[in-house]
Amino acid sequence: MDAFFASVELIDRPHLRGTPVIVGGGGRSVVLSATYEARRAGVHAAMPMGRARRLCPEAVVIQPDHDRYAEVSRGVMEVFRSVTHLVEPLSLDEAFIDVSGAVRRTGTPSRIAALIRDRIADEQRITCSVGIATTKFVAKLASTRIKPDGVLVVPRNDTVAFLHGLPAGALWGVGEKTEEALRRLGLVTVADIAHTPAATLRRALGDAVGGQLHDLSWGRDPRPVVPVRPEKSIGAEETFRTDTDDPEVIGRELLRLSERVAARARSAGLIGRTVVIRIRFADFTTITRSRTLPEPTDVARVVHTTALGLYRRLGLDRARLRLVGVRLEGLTEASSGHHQPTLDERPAGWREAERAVDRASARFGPGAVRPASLVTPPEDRADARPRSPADAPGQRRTPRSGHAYDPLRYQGRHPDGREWGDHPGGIADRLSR
DNA sequence: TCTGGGGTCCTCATCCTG
DNA sequence: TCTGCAGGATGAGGACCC
Repeated sequence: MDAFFASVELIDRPHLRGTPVIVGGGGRSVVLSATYEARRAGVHAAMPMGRARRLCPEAVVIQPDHDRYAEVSRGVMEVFRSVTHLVEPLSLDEAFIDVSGAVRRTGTPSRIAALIRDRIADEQRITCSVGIATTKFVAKLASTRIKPDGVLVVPRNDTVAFLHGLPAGALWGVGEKTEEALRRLGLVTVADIAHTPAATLRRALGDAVGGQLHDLSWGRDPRPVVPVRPEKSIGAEETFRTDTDDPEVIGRELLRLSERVAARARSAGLIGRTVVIRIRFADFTTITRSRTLPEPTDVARVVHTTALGLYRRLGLDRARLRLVGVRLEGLTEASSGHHQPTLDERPAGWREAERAVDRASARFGPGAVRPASLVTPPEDRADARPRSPADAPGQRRTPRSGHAYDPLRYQGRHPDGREWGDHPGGIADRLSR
């Protein structure tokens, strides 16, 4: 899709067509998408919002609506799958489609591209660009070259000529750092890379990257289109509105992220063995710490305890943090997990409590039941005006519920509006009732 | 000017085990 | 019992992608 998020926003705002529009959040966020009019002013994805606003002050800024993008994405993917089941989504707005088996039934690849573009324009009211080639990598490059709203066919015999005219940075896997390393070797175009011995590239860039770049520079890319790729990790991270050194705020954030990660794992039917925390300091340096558990889990309580342990082991002495993140790796199917019970284990523990919370959330909405330490009283919510400097976002806040940072307590909201607090042992039972 | 959030893959060091 | 070695697991960091 072309400028996907921005294009989706313009569906319901036709009066903004032809004008610069930027999709992005406030505060310390970055540009998620921008119309081509905004791009002409130098705005691009991943650019800090502050800078984007300065570059293009006349642009209309729209807050992202991910549910809406996911909905349009589903429609787009359905169009792809009506051609063939060999569709490999790369993100919400992009996919590889292996049409080799659909040619006899539907027509040439160009005909299929036209069909797809027409249907997406009709049904979703957005435009897209299509690259057609004999490998995934060249098809992707072709679609990028022809954006917006175009089709580019790179026949097999023209592949090398097409590639060799491109800058080195066009190759998949060549970012800022690798481009600089290549420049130091005097390699600035794909042709330069192609005519460098693979062994030289391997020495300079490592076995995997060096070998791959050499292959790609000659159009060799044996990767097939794989419709379903199993998830390798699930994570959540968030940047504080202002940097913080308050261990209580950080602990609560780790809890919130652990809850989110574990809930997603449970809903995907996955369990993970390695818990990774990510810490970004005020100066933007970033570290990770991880621990592999004796057995995989999807229990927020376990993820959080592990994450908190990793954080505490760092012994940060009031260092100011910009971001914290939690990730669960080494995922396997929950149904394949063999749990080793212990002699002192309770019949209903955290897993049951959290599954009950999942059911409550499904019934009464997300956040209907959550750890008491994460309950934000109305006057502390983001939409409330700060009453004093101490209430400023990102500063230490003690929930009014009276529970200082205590992940053991859960707090629920009864459908009639009453609130109650509880410990995990009773929560599953109470919710079941 | 001040840098998000979701991921994957690769490399290297270290430790453990047979 | 000790030593050397190979290979796997783990942990950390970095680069890259959308």
